Amino acid sequence: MNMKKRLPPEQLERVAEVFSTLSECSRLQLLQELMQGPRTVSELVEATGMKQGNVSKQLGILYSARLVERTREGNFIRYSIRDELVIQLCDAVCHSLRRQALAEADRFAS
Amino acid sequence: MNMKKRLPPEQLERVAEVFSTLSECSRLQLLQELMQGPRTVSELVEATGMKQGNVSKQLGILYSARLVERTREGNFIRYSIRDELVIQLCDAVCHSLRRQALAEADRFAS
DNA sequence: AAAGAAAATGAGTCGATACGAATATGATGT
DNA sequence: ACATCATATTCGTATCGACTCATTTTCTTT
Repeated sequence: MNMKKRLPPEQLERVAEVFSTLSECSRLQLLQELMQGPRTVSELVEATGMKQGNVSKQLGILYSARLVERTREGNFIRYSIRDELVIQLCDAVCHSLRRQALAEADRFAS
Repeated sequence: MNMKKRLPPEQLERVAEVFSTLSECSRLQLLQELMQGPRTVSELVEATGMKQGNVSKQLGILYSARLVERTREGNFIRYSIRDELVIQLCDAVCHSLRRQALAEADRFAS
């Protein structure tokens, strides 16, 4: 966000959309699987326990957001992480949550 | 997210909540203002054009998410960025969007 | 061409939430 | 105590999106 300058509304909207895409557990779960390596839809259905229709739909959303890419392999479609951004963002959030938890723990120390 | 290991559902939920907090233009707008420095609610109302009630509400959400902090100053309440995470995340997204835009531009080059 | 497998799409339901308007809370000064 | 200003909260409405189920599309194989 450049931090020093304010973004025009249109760009702000784009930023919000990225965060929105990552704001759902089901999609984060899918991304987590994809971080292990490329996966077909069936594999993701199997791994997450989500319904096929829902998996397809959420993958579609991740795809529209350009966070994942897909290639057809015969009857299957294999999805994979497209943008490193996903990993950076999730890492940053995890670090922050960890920091907070540690800080909280410190309150109990002498 | 550690990238190598899958998070348990509860932690995934926490991560999703952080992203969810950042998924609204109004809140990003407020954060942008706060990146310039601490601001009172009135100043934020003035700067963003949002209604006072809404500003308070969205600030409350940012506060609950521990992304901002607040201190009373007489009749006013001054908000400020609490977690560097906000800046890191927004920066990362902006860089990614910029990269994408540049890549798009390249398609028109010879 | 037909059958079957994999993935995508559409309709419908339901819960979540953003926003505005009005009201409540809380601090300050007289 | 009262009036006033800054902030928070409540309520109602409208919108959005996740999910399920059913159906359709797309590709492969025979």
